[in-house]
Parts: sequence; C-alpha cells; structure tokens
Amino acid sequence: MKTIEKSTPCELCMSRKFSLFSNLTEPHLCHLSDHKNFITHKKGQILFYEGTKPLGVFCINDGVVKVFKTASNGKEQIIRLAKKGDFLGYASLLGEESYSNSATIVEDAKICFVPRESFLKVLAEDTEFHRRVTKALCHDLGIMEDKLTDATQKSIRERLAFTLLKLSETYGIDGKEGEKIDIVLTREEIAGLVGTATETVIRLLSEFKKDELIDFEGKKILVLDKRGLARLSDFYG
Amino acid sequence: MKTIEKSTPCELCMSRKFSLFSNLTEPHLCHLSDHKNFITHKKGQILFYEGTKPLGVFCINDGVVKVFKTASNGKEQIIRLAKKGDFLGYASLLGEESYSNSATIVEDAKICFVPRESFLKVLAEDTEFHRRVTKALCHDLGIMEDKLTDATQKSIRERLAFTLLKLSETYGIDGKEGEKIDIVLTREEIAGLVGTATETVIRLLSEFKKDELIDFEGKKILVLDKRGLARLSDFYG
DNA sequence: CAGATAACATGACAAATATCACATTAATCA
DNA sequence: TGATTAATGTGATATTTGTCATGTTATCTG
Repeated sequence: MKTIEKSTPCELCMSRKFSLFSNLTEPHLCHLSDHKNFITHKKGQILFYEGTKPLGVFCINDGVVKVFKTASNGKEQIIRLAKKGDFLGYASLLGEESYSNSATIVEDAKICFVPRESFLKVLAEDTEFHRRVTKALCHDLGIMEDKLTDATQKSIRERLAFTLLKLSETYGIDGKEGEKIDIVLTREEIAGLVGTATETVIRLLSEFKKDELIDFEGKKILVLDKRGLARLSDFYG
Repeated sequence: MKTIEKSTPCELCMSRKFSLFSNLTEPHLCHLSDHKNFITHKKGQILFYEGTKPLGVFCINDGVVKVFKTASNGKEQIIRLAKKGDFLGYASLLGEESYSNSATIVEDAKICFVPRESFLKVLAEDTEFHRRVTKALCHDLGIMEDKLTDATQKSIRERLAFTLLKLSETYGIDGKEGEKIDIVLTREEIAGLVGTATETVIRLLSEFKKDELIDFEGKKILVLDKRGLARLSDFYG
C-alpha cells in the first residue's frame, strides 16, 4: 500500500521551513536526506500504534494525520491533528517509551521517516536544535494543560464551538460566504476531537447551523460567524 | 512570610537523589548551591502565578505543591501535585513563555529556587542533563494525554476512584486498616484534581465510604479496598 | 473564648449529555 | 450497477452531574 518514491532532498524541502528542522546546518540536512525514507500514505492508513516502540520520527511533508488515544470504552480521543511541517513520534522516542498514542492518515499524506539514529545524531550534535525541540515540547505541554482544563470545566457546546474556531484557524480558506474548513472529518472524528459522543456532535452542529453560525458544503464545514462561535466557546461573552 | 534560612548545599541534598539533578558534576552542583535560594513556605502561600514570567526553576526539598490552572468559570483544575524532588516551572522557562499555570503550597514546603541563568548554564554545559530534562518533558506529555483521555471518556466516579488510587500510590502509608493518604486535601482540591464540582466529590466520597472502599481519619482518607477502587476506576472490571 | 470564616454536608432541581434504537442517506466495491 | 457498509440524522429516555439554597461542623483569628 505504501508508496516509496523519489522525494525532495531535505535541503530543498519547502515544508521544512516551517518545522523544527528549519535551521539545521548543511551537513546535517544532507545526513537526514541520505537516511530518510519518503512515503506516500493514503487516507485511513496507520502510521504507528500505541504501545509499539518508536524507531524514528515522522515529518509531515503534506497531508493531515490524527494522533489519538483509544480509551477503555473504545472511543478515540484525538490528541492533535498534525499537518505539513509537523513532527510525529518524537516525544515517545525521546522519552524512551513506547508510543503513548496512535496515528492514522486523515488526508492523503507525504511523510518522511527519519530513523532514530539520524535524529538522535543531529540532536546530539546541534545543541540549538535540541533547544528548539525542548522548547516545542514545553509549548505542547502548555497546550495539553489548556485542553485538560477545558475538558473538565467547559461544556460540550463550548468545546465544539472552540474546536471549530481552531480548525478554521488552521485549515480555513476564505470563500465568498465565510471561511471553509478545508479538511474532511467525520462527525465521529469531530467527536473524538471534542471528547464527546458522535450523536451529540451531530445535534450540536445542526443547532449551530440553525443559528447560522456555520453551514455545510459537501463534507466540509463553513464557518459563517466566528464572533458568534467565540461567544459560545467562552464562559463569559 | 517567606523564611530564608541556611540550607543544605546541593552537593549534600538528599532530595536531589530522586530529582533531575541527580547526576550533575561536582562543579555544577557547587554552582547551583552558590546561586540557589532556599525558602520555607507555609501552606496556602503562592509560588507563582499563571501569566507571570518565570525567573528560574523551583526544586522541592520537602512538602507538597499544587500546580493548577484557573478556568474561566473560576474553578481550579489541578494539573499535578508536586512533591520532594520534583521541579516546578521549568517547562514555562524552557518554553520561553509566561507561566501556563499557578502554584501554591498544599503542605508546608522547603523549596530551592534556582535562578534562570544558573539553570540554563548547567543545561547548556551538561548535555546529559539536558537529555534527562527532555526525557522528563516527554514523559509528562504522555501523562497529560492520559489525563485528557480520562477526562473526556470516563465518568466522575471512575476518575475519583482513580485519583484516590494514584494518591495512595504516592502519599500512602500503611496502617492497621488500609493505606492512609498522608496528605490533607480539601474536598474542593480533590474536585480540582478530578475536574468536577465540590459537592459531587463530597457525595461520591460518602458513597465510597458507605461501600467500604474508603474511610476517613481526621482530614485524611484511608483506602480500604484498592481492588474495589480499581474496579470502579476502570471501564471493564 | 467568641465571632467570623472556611469546610463539609445534604436536598431539590434543572440541564446537559450519553445511550439505545432505528431511519435515512452517502460511499464503496465486487 | 446493485449490494453492502459507513456515515448521518432523529427520537425517546435515563442518568449523571452541576447548581443553588441552606444547614451544620470545624477551624481560624483577634
């Protein structure tokens, strides 16, 4: 299923510009280029499973990947959606633990796999890079704290509104009428993102539509009233 | 209020053995000793506020500190309880961001404050230390993913049972009848830990007591039936 | 010690949300 | 294309949980 093809060398990779690899030295970039593995993945394919050992890190060149945990009730809690320029699996690798989550392709993706040794070599030799990785980890930690607090202290309606805002921020493209969230997510996936039941998402989305906060265009969501969603997503507003 | 007194030098500090500082070189330990600031804090005092800039890291010598976020509804979501050997505030420092959370003393504490420059100096000069810090951050990230998943997918009853188990794991001391959670938390704080309302905690705790899973001894909780709590905390069991 | 305040407790109630069952529509694929 | 499966939608219902009100008990402080 997975297609291995010739890829842009890291030195010329455009998505690198926005990633942790942005400021590497020429030799390090060449090293990565020589050792990386470029694979095209189709929607639904699995990148890695929770509980398995990380053998390297994934670097998304294009596409969207969902990182999720499977709860004991069988539902998926989506930790984050990763897009172009994002890294995957480095926390588990650096934590010297098994993957704490699973990852599957949500939108067809081109992904480079950098084997463990190459990644660790660059990390060890480029202190500045190590510092950037550390910084990214710290930032992610802060985001997780926010998510936890929202999960326990906000209602589903608020969280869904907030999720839609965040999605439009990241995947939004302007159209004649509102911003289109240019990514196809099932209601079940949105539920996994918010942390609720699929039916609840369906009901709330139609409510939002009725209130003219959003609209549907095929499988995609159109955000009509950001301010309205923002008001809904906040406790005071 | 805060008492500055003479303290053990880092070289001789016992709580260091269990901390990230455990394997530092002699010169680095001396450097830290020379620049650190030892302060005794009383219950209720504030270590730092969310939104302020970190000027260094805190290293707990003794006592318990709660790290929490204040949600928009005014309630506190406790991110973690930090104890002897734990570090505080390094994620915000290394993330070069303001504190993402606040910290206050839960049990009288002795805490060393290591100023930013000293910490960063050691971090820059001791690659192995930097690696350990990174590893700790990655581990914390995994824990936060678990907490988020639990928060969205488990009931309050399950989460409370789980919280009690975790507390007894960390702060438990064996007694004639069950394990005593040797730390005083108000119902409100337990609610903040679980992510629920205080009244709900009160009700569930009496339910647990009625079911002979726990008992109260003064302000402290006695865990009578770990297996029972474990069964309650899990979806399948 | 008394008064004030914080913590704990309980009842009544409303609201949000999960669950189950089933209908409809869309997508996939042999 | 027709059949199968996945996704979406809707209704009914039960339950959990939050909120508010109020009372009691413990703790603190002058």
